[in-house]
Amino acid sequence: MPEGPEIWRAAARLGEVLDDRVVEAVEFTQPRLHNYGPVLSGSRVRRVEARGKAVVTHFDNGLYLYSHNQLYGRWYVRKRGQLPATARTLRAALHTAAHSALLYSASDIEVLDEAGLAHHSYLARLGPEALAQNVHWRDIAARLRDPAFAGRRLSSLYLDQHFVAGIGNYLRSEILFDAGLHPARRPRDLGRGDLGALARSTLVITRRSLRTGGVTNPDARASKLKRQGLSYGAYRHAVFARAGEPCYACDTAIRRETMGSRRIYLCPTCQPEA
DNA sequence: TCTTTATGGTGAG
DNA sequence: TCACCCTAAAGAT
Repeated sequence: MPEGPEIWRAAARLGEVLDDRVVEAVEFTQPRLHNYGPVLSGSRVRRVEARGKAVVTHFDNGLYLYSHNQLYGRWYVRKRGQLPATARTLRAALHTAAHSALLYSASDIEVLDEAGLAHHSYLARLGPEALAQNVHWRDIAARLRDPAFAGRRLSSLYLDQHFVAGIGNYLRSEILFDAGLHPARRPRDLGRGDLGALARSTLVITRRSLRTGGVTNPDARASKLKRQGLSYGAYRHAVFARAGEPCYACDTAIRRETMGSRRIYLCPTCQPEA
């Protein structure tokens, strides 16, 4: 399940077994990709990279495997020849001497050359990576002040991969709650303090999710809720998917709304409209 | 068995 | 903003 943190974790796991290894066999199950199997077989993987919510695998023969999981794709890593117990549809398989990297369900798969990678419609549009080490919260603040973005609602900005790459629907809700900002607000109407808080929350929440495996609640709160016996699904987020439940900060019932054709969750007290 | 939802994305108007 | 694409799983009937 794929926002930036999930994709980065998947790419890191793939890198552990594919980086610098020869892929002895490569298979694609979609007829339009059949011919690429033999083309990639025998090449060596240079590295596996997450870009936004896509995974790009670099081969030493100048080709790249692009895959986007959308809502449903999933990578598995197994010992070579072993398959996960799943009813999903296998779409791509990369076999090294020791391991198999298996992509299920995803339909957005492409094999690209250098030029194809450089001009790819999704990749070319990505803004700065929220999870990249060299991105500072001041970079995000500058992005928020950019006239191209400053007039738009936060609800729209935080789903736009050109604004910041790697953020999706749960991070949108969690970041805006953490910053105490209503999703209908616009950067140009925010003061210096709010802008700074939002920029920091953008990186803090996204990076926390990467570190924890999807938990956006602060560590102390998450542990406390866990000790109370709540399941992973119930303790991981502050507002996302918690409609009707009490806000951890003020007890107000969390509200669920639809913005940009996606569900968004917010605390009407902690995130006032203006 | 049918319908809806989902942590995503595109293109037309 | 909306219709639509994609696949899997949950929910409704």
